Amino acid sequence: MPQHIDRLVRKLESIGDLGAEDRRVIEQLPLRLRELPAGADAASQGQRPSASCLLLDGFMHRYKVVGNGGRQILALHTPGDIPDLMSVFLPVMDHSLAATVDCKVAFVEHRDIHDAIRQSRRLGELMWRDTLIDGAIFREWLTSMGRQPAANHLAHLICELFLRLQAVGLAVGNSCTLPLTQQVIADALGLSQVHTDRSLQILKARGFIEFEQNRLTVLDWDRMAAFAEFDPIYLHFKNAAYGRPCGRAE
Amino acid sequence: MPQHIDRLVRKLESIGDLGAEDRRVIEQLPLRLRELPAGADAASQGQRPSASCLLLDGFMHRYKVVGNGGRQILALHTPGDIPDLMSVFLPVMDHSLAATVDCKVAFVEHRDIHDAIRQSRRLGELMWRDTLIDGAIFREWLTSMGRQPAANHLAHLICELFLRLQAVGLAVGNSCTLPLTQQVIADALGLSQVHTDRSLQILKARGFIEFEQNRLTVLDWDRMAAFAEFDPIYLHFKNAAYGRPCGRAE
DNA sequence: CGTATCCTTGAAGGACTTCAAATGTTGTGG
DNA sequence: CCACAACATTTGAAGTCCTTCAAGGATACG
Repeated sequence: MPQHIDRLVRKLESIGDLGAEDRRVIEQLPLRLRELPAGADAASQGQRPSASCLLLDGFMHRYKVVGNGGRQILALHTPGDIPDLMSVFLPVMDHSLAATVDCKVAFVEHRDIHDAIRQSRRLGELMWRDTLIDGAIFREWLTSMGRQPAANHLAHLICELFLRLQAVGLAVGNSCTLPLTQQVIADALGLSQVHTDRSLQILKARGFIEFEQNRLTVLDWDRMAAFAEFDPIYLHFKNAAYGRPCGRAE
Repeated sequence: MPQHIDRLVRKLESIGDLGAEDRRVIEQLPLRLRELPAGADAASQGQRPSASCLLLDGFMHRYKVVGNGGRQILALHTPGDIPDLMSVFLPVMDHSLAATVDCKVAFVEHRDIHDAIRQSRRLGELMWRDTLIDGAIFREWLTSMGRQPAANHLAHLICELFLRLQAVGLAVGNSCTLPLTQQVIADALGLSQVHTDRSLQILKARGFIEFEQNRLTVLDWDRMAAFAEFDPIYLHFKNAAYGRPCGRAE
């Protein structure tokens, strides 16, 4: 199997089942490989892209900009994701997609995605399911943003990112690479960078996490998940084996 | 055409095209008609419903409850919507669906929806598109919630609801029935009821709206839309004719 | 080694919450 | 048609969480 497609297959298999035939259809998708420098847009609000973007390596985010210059980050994406899959059926982008750090991506023409869906009903349904999970994550973010204090909301985001990275094999034991600045996290949480810093300090002081040099280590999953009121049901993983990456810190 | 299905057809035609054949498939969907009293759940978090709920008359909302007893409303639904369409491919409900006021609904078995999608590719794609627009609305709410002050956020919600009601023929001129209490609006905005009241007063004082006895009248769409930074692109209507229901108040 | 970026800290101010009570509205039975 | 109960809205006042502004300290990179 081509190395590039491996993460996509792994991602899809974390949320549903693929047959040999479906995998073959995926492997035959024509890809346009690209490198995106940090900060570059892969798609911009108002555009009508003819292709979607498969993230192979790095982190991406989707965002909107508001009148006063503020930025709201809507989603954070990990390798294996197709962040703008929705543009296959929603041709006009209502937000932008950007590389959070230097990224490797592959563009897939909408035409080819249509063909793939036509060849494999199951693959089409799995892609639909993927976009539905995308929506489920928005709902969870809305809830945390509307009804949770900053530190709990931050803890919730960290729980989610850790599980999603684990699902595609990017978490080793209780730690993972997480190259997000406080400003990026702040824009995802709807907070200021200053308050994000203070919230991070709370999580560190409580012994939930270490987070330095872009490396996140979860020291006490259970207490952090309780603090965040984190329930992974909304990620709709195929097997609920995820959700307990490590025990208490000794 | 059966009266019940009319609003669904109208809703779908506001976001895409239906052929005669697609309409026939819709009309033949077996429906279980029900009346739901205000406050009743049509589906609850954790459940695995075997049917989805088509709203025929009234208002519904989707929500999550958090630990301290707070409620976050994730979406407000108008007649013609299938609020839990996603449960066709996400079998476990990650949130609850309830009647905001007394409602008429029709339950449609997932099995029958699957059959309909198999009979009409176009209908399947339109339903996928509908769930994608559902997600687009979450993104917009996330942005307003994270980066807009309360009054602007409230104005944004009112703009959205008015256009969506207009799209299914439930707004006459510049006014519509909107039977939402301040508590419901507050839970949708992530605010307290008290602050929601004060924000409503701002919109009234500025001459943007009247809102009394469950009747909303838009007095100055242009200034309110500007205040809210409202751009209807995210609703992905088929024709962009919507978005200007009335001129300035004289 | 200097520059740019990111993180940390303090202090003042603002937006929103909570609590509590008064006022208004709706529906129901006498 | 009035009285009453239940519910919804309005108002005031005190307190909290978060923001903004501003400056200093780290860390990375050419």
